[in-house]
Amino acid sequence: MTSGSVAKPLSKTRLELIEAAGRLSQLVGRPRTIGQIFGLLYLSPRALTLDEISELLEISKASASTGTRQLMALHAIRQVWKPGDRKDFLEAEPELREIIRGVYQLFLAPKLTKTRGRIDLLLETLDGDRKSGAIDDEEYRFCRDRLLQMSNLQGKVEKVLPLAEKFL
Amino acid sequence: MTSGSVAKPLSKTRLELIEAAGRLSQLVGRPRTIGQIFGLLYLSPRALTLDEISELLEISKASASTGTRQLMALHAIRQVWKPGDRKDFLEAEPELREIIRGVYQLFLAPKLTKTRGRIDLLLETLDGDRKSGAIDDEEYRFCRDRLLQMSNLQGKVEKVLPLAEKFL
DNA sequence: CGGAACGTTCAGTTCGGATTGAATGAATAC
DNA sequence: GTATTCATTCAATCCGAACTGAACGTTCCG
Repeated sequence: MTSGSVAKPLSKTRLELIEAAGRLSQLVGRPRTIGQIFGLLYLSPRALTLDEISELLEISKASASTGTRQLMALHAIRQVWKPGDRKDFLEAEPELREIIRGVYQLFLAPKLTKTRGRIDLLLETLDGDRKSGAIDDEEYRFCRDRLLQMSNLQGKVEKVLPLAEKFL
Repeated sequence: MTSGSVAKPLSKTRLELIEAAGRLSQLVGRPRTIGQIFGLLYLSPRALTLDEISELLEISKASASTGTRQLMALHAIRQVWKPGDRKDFLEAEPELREIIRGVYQLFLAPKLTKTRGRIDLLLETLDGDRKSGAIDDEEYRFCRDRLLQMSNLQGKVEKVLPLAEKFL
């Protein structure tokens, strides 16, 4: 005899947080489901299985799978092994600070160093543009100035962000 | 005798920055055009008209219009009036710091205070859930703890962000 | 051996938001 | 007044990413 099990419905509080987390998620350009899954788990007293997530959120198991894997990549949720059970149980990382740290280290920081390299490359491209006569001297100086401004800001951001994280 | 004018093609440098800015824009969940327009203007020695933007970026004038208005709402670009010309001329805000300030004040800060209110509301909803018997005491305490954690982090973020901005 | 219970992957569909062309409005020139 | 030249708005279209169902691989159990 198998499932068909309709799990206990979610409390109003959890439903509202799920909705808010979903909106926040797509506000920053991520799929809504990601936020919903995290919201669900963050207010869940016990770790949940893929099937439970899929059922409670009314999304396909495929979505639940991809969503949870993305969240795990950010260390926002983790797997919990219950002895004698083959299912994966998932729970939210309780320390929100850790999640922020993870997002920074795994996502932001690499992006920032890449950006630095890209700006330097643009400065070289600019020299090429001048030598090839694609731009006159006035435009050269103007662009160079702006690119240096970008470089300057980029460096400061790279220094301030890890510092700011400390203060959370 | 009207346009059909094909403007001077963009230098490689500007093309690359436009592309990068576009990607950055949609990375944070905004339309690519927004970033492209700003990238174009930021490396433009002179202010450009809507038609020029539309032509150089190969997008419709409608897109250029909505895009520039969004950027103006963030104070990332501004209008420049040339006497004797009815067209709007647009130029990028040169101070990148100002743009960050604008994004924070006009966009992030309101969102943060709203979030604070929303968390407080969730705490009330949680009390309601308990009184209505929707959740047992264990779940109540668990959820309450997590919501307080959120509230705590939210407060710190609200304090750290303006501080971090100072250091740029 | 099956076979059941998992999680994952992949091709197809769906859906939301960006983009567009055409209509509209506003301002100027004649 | 009418005609032009702008920017904006709106409905319709388009596009890409999120989501889905089905097929798959794997592991465990009998």
